[in-house]
Amino acid sequence: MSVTEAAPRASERAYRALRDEIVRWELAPGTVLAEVELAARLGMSRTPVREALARLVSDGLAVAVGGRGLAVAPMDLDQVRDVYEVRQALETHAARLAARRGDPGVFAALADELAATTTSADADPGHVAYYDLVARLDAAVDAAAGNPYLAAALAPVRTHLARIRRAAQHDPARLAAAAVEHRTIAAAIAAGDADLAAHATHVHLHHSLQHAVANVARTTQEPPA
Amino acid sequence: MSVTEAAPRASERAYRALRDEIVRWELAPGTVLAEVELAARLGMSRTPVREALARLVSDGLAVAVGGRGLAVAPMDLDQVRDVYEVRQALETHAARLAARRGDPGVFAALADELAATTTSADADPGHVAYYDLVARLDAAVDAAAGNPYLAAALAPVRTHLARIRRAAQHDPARLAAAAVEHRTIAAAIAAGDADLAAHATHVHLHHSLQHAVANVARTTQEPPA
DNA sequence: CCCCGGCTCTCTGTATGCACAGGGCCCGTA
DNA sequence: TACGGGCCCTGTGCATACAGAGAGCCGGGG
Repeated sequence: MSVTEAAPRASERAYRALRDEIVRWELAPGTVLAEVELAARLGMSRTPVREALARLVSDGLAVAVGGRGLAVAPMDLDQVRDVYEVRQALETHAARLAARRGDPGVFAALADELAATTTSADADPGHVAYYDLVARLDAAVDAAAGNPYLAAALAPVRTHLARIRRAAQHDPARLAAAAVEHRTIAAAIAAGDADLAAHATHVHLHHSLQHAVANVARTTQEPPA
Repeated sequence: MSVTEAAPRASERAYRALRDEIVRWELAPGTVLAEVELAARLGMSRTPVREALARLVSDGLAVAVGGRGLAVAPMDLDQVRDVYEVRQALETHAARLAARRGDPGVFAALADELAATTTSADADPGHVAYYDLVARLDAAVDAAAGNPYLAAALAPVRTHLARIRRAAQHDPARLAAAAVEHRTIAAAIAAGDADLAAHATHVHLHHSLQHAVANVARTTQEPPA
């Protein structure tokens, strides 16, 4: 009955574990990814680890270093800008499609939730509830777009974004503004206004990128405090 | 000295071989991809074949069937439309970036070549010269955009497109029109007109999709003649 | 003291072996 | 004859074994 399939395959577990560790900066950019070490740490053989590493490379989360050996992909401002460019191209399009094809009720409900949610650090230190809500909006957009190729192209971009987000500081002012932007997007989709949904997404990504660039600049190697 | 690195790794050879066979319809949609059989046919062990199959799955060229076993991804009209949607989102954006960042000389030269090329079936039965020219334009756009994430997202889409193209008929009228459309795109990028480049790309993809839909409809399972 | 050459040693890439699970087929029964 | 159950067998997923290549290191020579 679980929504996400169990899929207890070792290679899948390895992929998710490594991806999450990279996103959480537990594996910092530049960290070498040695197969034997990872296999030992994850309690499996090299074979599924190799498969997981291949997926990380295709996601752009791991890069070949020196022709031999892999490392966690570095993070610099150019890379952040590039990721946001692709994200803008795909998400504005997805927002358009969702506005045309989505169920208005779903997005109206999400807009209401976004209006009611709090972004204060006191109530929710990690902002898990807020980010979960945003993730649900993303998922609803993907589902409404109904395009598996779009979702597949967006998935690695979203993973990169999650890593970038950890480097940027979650200051309350930005979070409150982002909540309003997300609410605007959800409302536009609910209203079936494709242009507005696309433009609101563009605006949101612009502000998000500005904030990320300003904050990532000083923390390209070490995780946030 | 080769432009494309040799990389004689078996897994890479397997990936390219299978991908090309799928694109050429030598492996028709629905064909089961058994590891042992492929390993024997390609003259290697199952290990690199497994790696190649994993990449094909992540590209969307192979799909799991029945929980166990893989098959060449099927092709239907909805899928073609979905691929073109993603292609439109990414390529219009890439064209914009190329117009802003690209070297005008490169694209002016490509526009001239596109103006001079012939699309007659008599001179070039497989239209290899023409498609090679288009591929060079795509590569130039990717290079000018200078965004590895964009290029990575576009690569599997372009592979799908190549397979779709085989199902559509190459009638001379469409090819001549496409050549003009491509020339317009190249000229717009050379002129640094981002809007025009994006819109010309949109128009081209619209016509290309219309043509593909009209022709793929009757050949979803068998390769073209 | 610095530089170069060879050696070793680790790490990747590939091959092979093993176990489990799912599906198909055959046989028995109603 | 049609249906159900159980067995076999193929095929995947994982583990392990093997070979080659590149990097680092140590020693010798200038």
